[in-house]
Amino acid sequence: MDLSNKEKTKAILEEKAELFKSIAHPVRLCILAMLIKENQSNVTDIQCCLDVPQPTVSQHLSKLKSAGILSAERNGTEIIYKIINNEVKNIIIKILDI
Amino acid sequence: MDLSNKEKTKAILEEKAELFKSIAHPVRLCILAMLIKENQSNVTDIQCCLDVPQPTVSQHLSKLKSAGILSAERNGTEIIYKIINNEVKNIIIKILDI
DNA sequence: ATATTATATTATAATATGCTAATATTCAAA
DNA sequence: TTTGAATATTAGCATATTATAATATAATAT
Repeated sequence: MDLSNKEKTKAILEEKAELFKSIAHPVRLCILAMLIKENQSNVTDIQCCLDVPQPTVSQHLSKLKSAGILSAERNGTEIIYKIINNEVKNIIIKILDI
Repeated sequence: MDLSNKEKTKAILEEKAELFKSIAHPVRLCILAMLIKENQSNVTDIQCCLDVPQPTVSQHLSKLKSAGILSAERNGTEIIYKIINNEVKNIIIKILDI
């Protein structure tokens, strides 16, 4: 897997574009803003603060998780989400002026 | 136009999501990276460094411009593009490690 | 006037994204 | 061991995004 510089660059750009895509949605930005303020939260609390149906919240959380932005840890019946990507966290803090 | 806090927040989140969407593409990230390095450039030079057809470059430039990220200034037959949104510029610098 | 260079626009087709509705899973408590 | 609470998954549809191909515009030079 010895990529040339051009291919390396292309791969990096695609990876970073994916990262931006995964935060480029108002609901996902709102989830991230809440997780920054509260440090962590479960799905029910996130949903309350959001005014969208539960399956929709779960779908957005799933997208953020598979992008490597959130971690999920089960605690009984609830699942606790946290931000694990500090680069993304800092970008959100800056752009939303939190 | 007296928006409630909730509506204001929603509007801000939608606006910022749009901003992220407009940079969330490998070609557009590449254009921005080049403009950061070179400070400014025309379409032909951007295309050379990119390996995509000219109309595609123009379309992406157009998207970045209407998002308020780039300015365009005609100079004879060529058009010079520059980054005018410093928030975006700093985000790209940080995330692409330029 | 015409040709050339640089750039933009449009239409179309393929793909990706997001919402909704319905259903499934997982855990804990009774 | 069934019930309820919390969360996830799936399918289907509507909309948005992207690339391609063809064409158009704008400015300069001949």
